[in-house]
Amino acid sequence: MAIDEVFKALADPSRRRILRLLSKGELNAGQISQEFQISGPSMSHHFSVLKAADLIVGRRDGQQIFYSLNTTVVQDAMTLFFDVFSKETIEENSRDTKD
Amino acid sequence: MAIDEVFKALADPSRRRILRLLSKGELNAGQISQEFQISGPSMSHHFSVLKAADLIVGRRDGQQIFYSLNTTVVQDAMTLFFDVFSKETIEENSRDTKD
DNA sequence: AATATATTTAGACGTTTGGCTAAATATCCC
DNA sequence: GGGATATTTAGCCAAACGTCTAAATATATT
Repeated sequence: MAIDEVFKALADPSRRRILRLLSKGELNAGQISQEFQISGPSMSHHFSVLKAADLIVGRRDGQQIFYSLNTTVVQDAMTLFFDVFSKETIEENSRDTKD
Repeated sequence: MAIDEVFKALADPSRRRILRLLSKGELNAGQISQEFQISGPSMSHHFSVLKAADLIVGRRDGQQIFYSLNTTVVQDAMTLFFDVFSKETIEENSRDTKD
């Protein structure tokens, strides 16, 4: 999993809201977009960022694409989050962010 | 606490590494900077972003400024993080990210 | 096959970000 | 006070970001 992409995905408030919406159950792109005053293409971009971070998955059903939380990765994301503040040296993390 | 600033602060890998360093105990600006191949002024900028998010606090001791984790806010940050994926509607969050 | 609907891709544009150097500020020590 | 050290502030620049519109793609309907 790409640490960096997870945190970047979470940096945008719209994307966090998308995640909260999806936490209640799967929704298609149009249903999600309705909740925002943002153009379809821009929403699509947000979906792709969340997909790149592996936080959501999409499945096509006819004309629509239904998105849902990738729950296993959400678990991992929480671990990552804790690691940011953890006293132990986490090799995986240290390596990723080494200069 | 400014939700948005916390997540933006965490979006940068160097800043996450600063937090991990500080999780082991307080350090002054110079000690932290030594760990990075980034100029002093750029490091100072990172400190100010972390301070703005209230994730760290600085105290002056002579010529040096010692930074440490703002542990209470770190707790809050974890809550925020969980809320991103929570099924319940969190009013505080929803308001912040409303379009 | 033609049309309508849902979504993504491509490309442009203004803003924000993270880096730099140079200069300013604060403290210490002689 | 004057010089050295630690850190921040100011201003610049290139790259990344979030948004948009227009065009492309995929599926459904007639």
